[in-house]
Amino acid sequence: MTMDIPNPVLRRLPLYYRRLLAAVDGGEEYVSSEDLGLVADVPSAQVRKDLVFMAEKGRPGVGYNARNLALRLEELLGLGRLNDAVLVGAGNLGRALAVYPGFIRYGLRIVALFDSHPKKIGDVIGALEVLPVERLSTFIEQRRVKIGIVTTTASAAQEVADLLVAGGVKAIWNFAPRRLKVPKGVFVKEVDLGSELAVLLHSLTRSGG
Amino acid sequence: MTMDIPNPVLRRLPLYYRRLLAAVDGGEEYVSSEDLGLVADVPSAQVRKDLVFMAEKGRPGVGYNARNLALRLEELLGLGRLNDAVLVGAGNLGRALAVYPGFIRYGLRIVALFDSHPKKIGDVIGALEVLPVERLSTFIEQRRVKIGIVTTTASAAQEVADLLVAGGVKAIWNFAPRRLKVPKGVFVKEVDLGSELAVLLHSLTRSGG
DNA sequence: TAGATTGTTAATCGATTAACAATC
DNA sequence: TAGATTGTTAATCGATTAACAATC
Repeated sequence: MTMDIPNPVLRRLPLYYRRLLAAVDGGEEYVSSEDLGLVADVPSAQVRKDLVFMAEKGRPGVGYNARNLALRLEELLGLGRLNDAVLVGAGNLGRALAVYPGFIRYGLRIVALFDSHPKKIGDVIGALEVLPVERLSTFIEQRRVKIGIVTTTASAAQEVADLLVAGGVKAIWNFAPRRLKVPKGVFVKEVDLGSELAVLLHSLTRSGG
Repeated sequence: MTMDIPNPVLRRLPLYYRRLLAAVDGGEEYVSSEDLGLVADVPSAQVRKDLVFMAEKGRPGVGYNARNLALRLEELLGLGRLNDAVLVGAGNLGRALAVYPGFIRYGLRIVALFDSHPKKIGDVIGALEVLPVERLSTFIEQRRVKIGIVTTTASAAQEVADLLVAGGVKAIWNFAPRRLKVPKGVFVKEVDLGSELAVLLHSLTRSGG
């Protein structure tokens, strides 16, 4: 039923959403595709195409109703209900993500932390205690958790992914520098800081750094 | 002189690089484009196209010399020398990135931390003390720092970016949920966790979550 | 009405994939 | 030689941009 939305579009929608919230806050009733394009660095035509996926129509000569379009986006992006996630790997990055306040706003709630290192078990991070990774599969099965966040070392990542999949997780957000192998039907979103950094550093070598 | 490399290619190169290091470690002398493709989820033809940008040629029937290709990638990605960066915003994410050991490996060294919050000034994170943001511009000017990492709140991000640009920074890695406006000649790499998350959550609503 | 902005079609751009002769 | 894998060309795919009649 839900139309299939291309990834590039999906990634722009939260940017539009933020702009719309600001508009509502600022008392602007309508926002144009031109304005929305500014926050995503795309021309207005791209914005209008992106919004074809939305039920909300714009008004020619006026723009899009900020409040209504924001509500539609909340629906589509699933920001209404909180999606539970577990995080595995209570290192520095894991701790940072565990207490990151932004996630709640985007519909993600981390409900448990796991680590394999005995020294870390029992640590309290934010409101959560670090649990032993042995309890991972049982936990996500019982709580029907569908999202796993991997912030382990590269060497532990695949093993953890297997445990997540075994427990029934359907989407994995992988911050470890290693591609994960998962069965079909499980989605993996890789965030590879090394790849991002490569783009950044290369920009320097070209512009006379 | 350096050929202009498309971003998608640039992002795959670190993945190939990691695979090559593993090969060298494991005593494999040659690696095929097929093998390299596995780590980046692309067919072998894509890998061979990507490697056109490299000086290193493969041997038909054999593959690429792992050690040599790794060296070429180090050159191209600038992993040999360390690129100095400052980080602004000593919140949770900032602290995590400040002590993240992976950066050194990819050629990035964070040489100073800044924050505007008086309570945080003087905190020691890793080996670095948090400095007042008032000293940011002078610092990067004197040290000729070309890279800035922004992990502030959305509301402070643009102001910080302006300071970075004023001090002479040429590349900004932005983790704040707001697009930055910078003059031409300054490169911004946005890492928007909200956008990433949108893709992840949408995968769930489609596959029967 | 006049001015602004939409929704949509057509044109452009760039990246990915397939195929295969050349080469080790 | 036979088998494997390269470098490269051609075909495909998908996303972006431009243009404009329709609409408020």
